[in-house]
Amino acid sequence: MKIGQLASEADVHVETIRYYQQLGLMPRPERLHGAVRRYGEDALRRLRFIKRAQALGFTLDEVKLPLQLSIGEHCAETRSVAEQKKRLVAGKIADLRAIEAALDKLIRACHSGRAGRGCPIIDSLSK
Amino acid sequence: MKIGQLASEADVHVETIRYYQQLGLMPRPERLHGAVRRYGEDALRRLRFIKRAQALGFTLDEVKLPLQLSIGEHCAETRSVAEQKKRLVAGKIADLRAIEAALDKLIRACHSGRAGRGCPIIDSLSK
DNA sequence: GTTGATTCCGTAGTGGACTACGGAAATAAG
DNA sequence: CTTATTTCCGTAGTCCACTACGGAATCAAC
Repeated sequence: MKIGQLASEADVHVETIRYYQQLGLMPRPERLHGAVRRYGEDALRRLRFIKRAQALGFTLDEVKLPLQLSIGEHCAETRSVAEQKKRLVAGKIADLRAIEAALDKLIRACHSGRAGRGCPIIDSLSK
Repeated sequence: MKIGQLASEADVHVETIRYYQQLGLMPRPERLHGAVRRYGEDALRRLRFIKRAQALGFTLDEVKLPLQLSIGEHCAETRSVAEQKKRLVAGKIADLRAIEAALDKLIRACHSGRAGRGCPIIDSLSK
């Protein structure tokens, strides 16, 4: 696989892979007799791992750790990070729920708004 | 009120107010006979409005609009933005729920993990 | 009137994850 | 063999909302 194919298989841009190589997240395989670099299935798995972890709210820095440690070791550490992330996600959900409720109130206020005076949305946010 | 007091009343840093002035979000009152600029209650209300709107997920650019239009007008526009934001927030909540579930699965997999083979977290993210 | 805090203002830096640019070499298609 | 696409690589720019820096003027306290 060349980098372009790897990228499209994992649904990322070529530049993203290069960027990950810079960060040490992705390997930069040797190029045999001055040719183009070739990537295998393991590179694809690695790339997908990064993307999945990222979708779960891990930063690239956080993904780095389990990738650098020999795979399979340090599972406990990884798990504790996952647990920590879960709490963080739960917190974000709570925040967003509050925001949703506030927006709802705003929108309802506006529907029942009497004309003439200020916009109830602006009013209620200024108090 | 001088800028420092304004800042502490609204619980923001002085630099933030200056930054908002640069963006045209906050006024920069005249300074009378070469003195320090003074701010009134309206400035405080405006600042609070910005902060509240921001907490509801509006970008500074989005707050700009209702502030530039004479307050009280264009309520319908503001409301439609609010409704749009609400949909966005609902979407984010759904995403986070999915993430939460995935993290849960990961953590459970790890608790019941049989040793020897790869870490179930890494395994399940690589597939 | 001197010390020390605050204000003023512009410009530059931060973080996180890219995205863009540009020129040279390698490869693929016709 | 020529043309067009890819790859390679480093460096620089983007976005958003700040945050930091630095030097001069102004103000408050003693």
